[in-house]
Amino acid sequence: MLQLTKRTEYGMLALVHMLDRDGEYVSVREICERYPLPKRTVAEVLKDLARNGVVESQRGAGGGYTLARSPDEITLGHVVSALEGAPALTSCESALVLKNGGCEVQPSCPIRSPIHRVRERLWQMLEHTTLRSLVASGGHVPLHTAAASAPHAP
Amino acid sequence: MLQLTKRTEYGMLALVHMLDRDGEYVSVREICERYPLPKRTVAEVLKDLARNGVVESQRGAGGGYTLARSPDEITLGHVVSALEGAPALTSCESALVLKNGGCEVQPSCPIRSPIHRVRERLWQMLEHTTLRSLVASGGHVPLHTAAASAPHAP
DNA sequence: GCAATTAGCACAAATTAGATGCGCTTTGAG
DNA sequence: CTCAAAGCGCATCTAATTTGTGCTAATTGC
Ligand code: SF4
Ligand code: SF4
Repeated sequence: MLQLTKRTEYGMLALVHMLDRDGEYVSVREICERYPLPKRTVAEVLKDLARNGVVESQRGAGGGYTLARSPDEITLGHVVSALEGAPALTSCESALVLKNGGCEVQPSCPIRSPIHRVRERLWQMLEHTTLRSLVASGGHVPLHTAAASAPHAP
Repeated sequence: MLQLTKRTEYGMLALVHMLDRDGEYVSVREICERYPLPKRTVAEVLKDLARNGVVESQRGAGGGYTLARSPDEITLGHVVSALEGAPALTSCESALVLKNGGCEVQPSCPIRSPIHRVRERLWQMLEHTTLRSLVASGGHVPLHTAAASAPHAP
């Protein structure tokens, strides 16, 4: 299906929150207090992002995750790539099919190369969608502003 | 996942074959003789394409399917839309989630609107990829030429 | 009449994604 | 030094989605 996974969504939300908390380490708990997401799954997602160098982790009390790079350098492409693997529009581009001997049609496939080009462009779109451009273009209200109406403020 | 379904692939292959057989009715059997695809599933796919007006069907002996419109008017977008439903990058755009009460995050979602724009552009890409542009830009060898036992294009 | 071929609907099998269980390691606070 | 907060790793279970079949009916040309 032509749809992002929930994991990717969780990842983006987490990253946005980290951007709000500029530079500080934020815990999974904190993220899930802000957004109603399944804690454990978000934790798995963050781990994957850490493994892929999108975020940095700090263990122990007071630890958590923080952006490993500038919000201008982190792109939707990085997140998708880290959480779903490189996008492969056709089956023959996905590693899964290759293990099963590959596609039977491939030798005479008329759509393969053209669809590769489509994927190429899609990929470029994702790579050009930076984390900053996300928050900049949306109706996003930064944390402290929102927290003004919230009961607790550290 | 950011990937086209096999059904979409089957559909595109079938359409390309129909384009080759310009105007004639081609049966599912014939398509599966040309490409090694699961016959019954391809049949289901073609039925869906017919319901959505992408191809025309003719029942009975000598019947089959043929393009319902010009190859310039049939797009990847049509096929995807007919076989996978309109692409919904985020969960909140998909009808499935709406039935379950929608997304909890939505009221304060910072990524919703920006990602909608990404989907918009993706959708445009698909709509601008016509069937003709597919065969025109690939290394596709039309049917009769290939049947003339030419292992390589000149 | 008969064989070829699509239509319709349901269902089982396979694959993928989502969510948890559980124990271990690290680290700052007290 | 102790302890609670956090992350790490891996296995596993469940739910959702996709893919492939079964079966029967309706058409159509010869
Ligand atoms: S070779 Fe063609 S048919 Fe086979 S997976 Fe690739 S695109 Fe699809
Ligand atoms: S509202 Fe935000 S979090 Fe919820 S589904 Fe839409 S994009 Fe994802």
